[in-house]
Amino acid sequence: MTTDEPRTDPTRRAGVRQVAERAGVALSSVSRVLSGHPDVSELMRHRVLDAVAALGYEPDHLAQSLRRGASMTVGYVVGDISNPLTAQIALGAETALRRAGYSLLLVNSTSDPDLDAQHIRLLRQRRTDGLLLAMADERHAATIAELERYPGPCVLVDRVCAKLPRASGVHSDHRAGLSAAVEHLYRLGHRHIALVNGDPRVLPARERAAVLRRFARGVPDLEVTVRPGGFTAAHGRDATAALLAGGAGRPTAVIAGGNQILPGVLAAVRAAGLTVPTDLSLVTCDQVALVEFLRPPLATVTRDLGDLGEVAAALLLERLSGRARRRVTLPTGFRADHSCAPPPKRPT
Amino acid sequence: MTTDEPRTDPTRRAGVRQVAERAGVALSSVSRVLSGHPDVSELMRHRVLDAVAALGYEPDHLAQSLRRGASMTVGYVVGDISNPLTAQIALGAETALRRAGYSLLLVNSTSDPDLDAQHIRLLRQRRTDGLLLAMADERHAATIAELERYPGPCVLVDRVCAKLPRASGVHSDHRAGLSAAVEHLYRLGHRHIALVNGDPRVLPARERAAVLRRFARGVPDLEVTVRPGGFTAAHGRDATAALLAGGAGRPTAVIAGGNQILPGVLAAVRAAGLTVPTDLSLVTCDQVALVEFLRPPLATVTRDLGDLGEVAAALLLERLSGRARRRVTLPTGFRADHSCAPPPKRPT
DNA sequence: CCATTTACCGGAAACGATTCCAGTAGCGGG
DNA sequence: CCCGCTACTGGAATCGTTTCCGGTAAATGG
Repeated sequence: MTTDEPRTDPTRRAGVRQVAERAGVALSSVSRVLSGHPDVSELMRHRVLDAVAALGYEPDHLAQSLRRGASMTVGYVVGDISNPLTAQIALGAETALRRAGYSLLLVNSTSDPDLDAQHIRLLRQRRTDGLLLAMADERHAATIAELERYPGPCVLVDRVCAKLPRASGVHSDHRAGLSAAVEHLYRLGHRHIALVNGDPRVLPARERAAVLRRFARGVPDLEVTVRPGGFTAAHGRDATAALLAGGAGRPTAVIAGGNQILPGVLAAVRAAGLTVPTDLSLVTCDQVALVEFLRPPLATVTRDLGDLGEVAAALLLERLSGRARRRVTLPTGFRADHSCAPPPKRPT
Repeated sequence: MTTDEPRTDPTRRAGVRQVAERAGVALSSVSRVLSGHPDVSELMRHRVLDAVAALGYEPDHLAQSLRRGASMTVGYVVGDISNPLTAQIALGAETALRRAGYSLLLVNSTSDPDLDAQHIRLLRQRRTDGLLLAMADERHAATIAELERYPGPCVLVDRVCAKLPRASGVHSDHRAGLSAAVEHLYRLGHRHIALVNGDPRVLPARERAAVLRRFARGVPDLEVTVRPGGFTAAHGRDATAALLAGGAGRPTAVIAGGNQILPGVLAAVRAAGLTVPTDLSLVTCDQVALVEFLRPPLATVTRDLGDLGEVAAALLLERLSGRARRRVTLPTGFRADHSCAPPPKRPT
């Protein structure tokens, strides 16, 4: 027979209070048992645990967070989660963080720097313990300001920002892979290579542009064209169309500077009625589903995005456990394929 | 030097307490001003707002959640966020939810039903106000049990579960699009159509299989084969290889039952040395990047995944604002393309 | 001029946990 | 016999808010 408890609302879930009452001990003892404090007798442990089981007690994570001053939550600010690249990074990060007991609060900025800043502020108010960040503009003043006010550690993923010396960071070695690609094209005989690039406000685009420019300086007979713009199919299409309309001066090889840009490039190439690689060589950045089934299969600058996410999570966890900030660079590679061939003979 | 003044630690961020102190008013008044309570004089409003501005006060979302009993957070349990389909849904949902003031807690189950259940429990402890759920197995007992214990509203996305009458749901009308595809193939002359299907523990796979079986029953001279398995490229490859090895009895058209399966199907077709559509017609489910640039471009069962996410969010918001649960079905379409052609003549 | 409303404000009790601080009891040692 | 030590336990403060409740003063009405 259960003792009739005076005002124990059974619809409401049990708290430490109810557990204590039922076990006939103090609240503090319940808490001690549950948190594994050494000062508990075997008898106490059993009484409490029994009551916990009987009531189906579950701790309230919110109250714990408030009291302990740690929410066991990290924010992930991302430009566009629907981008498979971003999503792969997110997977790696979420898995690693969850393993360490953290949950991931995801916010999407639609690549709008102002939204980035707003989101950082939101995540501060939500008391996230740390931040993973792939901002849309590494130099955006409001974003940097909010980041400086953010009290917890922060990891930039595939981004760098000199004004944030406090932040850890992980990024791919974009130069290595793309350099290999350009070299490959040069060896095949290409003397005019174009890069349909993304937005230079972020690291990957700047690094890729830098590679082309460095080659242009170092190799006198190589002409390069860089077309910066947004990481969008529309930009890919328009920029490529413009390049291909260049008549005799047009490039013989085009590099798509990102998976979002690639479909646009392909569309423009198709619209121009050119065949790859006979009329034009093609390279893309970042392995994405189906790239290897295009005809011809596309040469690709590759990297492991799951790694990127995992390392980002690891760096954040390091800082959360008091260790120092770090910067990590991950390798990239280049997979040559049938989309690259010697350039067509120029009509002299 | 012991001052019994209330210790005002300047390193610590200001709370309502500090604001009240500085403005020379009571805590309750600060709260009233900030929450727009009618009982505030103009003078009070200004004094408080000035103090807020001076101290840079920001409310603590955690404490608010605890006190108000609403965390303004919803959980999203997902099999694999790195799947672009899932990611697109997530984008739609996050955008709609954020507009309504909610944040999204993302958890990944790697399509493991047990993890699904664990995650639901975690999200309950974290006091999320509601749940978006695309479970790995609609009939998994532990998952259903946890879901029944979950106190808030819940929306199944692209899933159904008869045992959960409380849940809202949104799913695509998978039958419509796939029926159109099968009809198209039949009209072209195909009499043996195979579906390399996903895991029948979830709605989309079951619906797709149902379409094939219904046709088989209704159209006597049509043979169908369904190969269920995981939503993986490996299954796509193996199942397709087995089908194509079937000699004279092999299907003349293959449908890839999901974007994850497609690369495997393509690999097997390529390995078998067959050309599409001369030797084999191909259809895939779900528009995904680059599908239209395959050679030949793939006929596709289409749907709008952003919509799916947005509607899921809308259904959840409805329930959160006290309205009744609802089930919504979204349309699918079929885009015929060059990957479908009449079957090769059979050697008689 | 008194009664009643109106408009506003402050105090204190929640929300559900953790943790510090005393206090009690048992026990061995000097 | 008393002291100090160990092993444990209960009470109360605290985290940062919201909200109920009672109270005061001015304004209104008759």
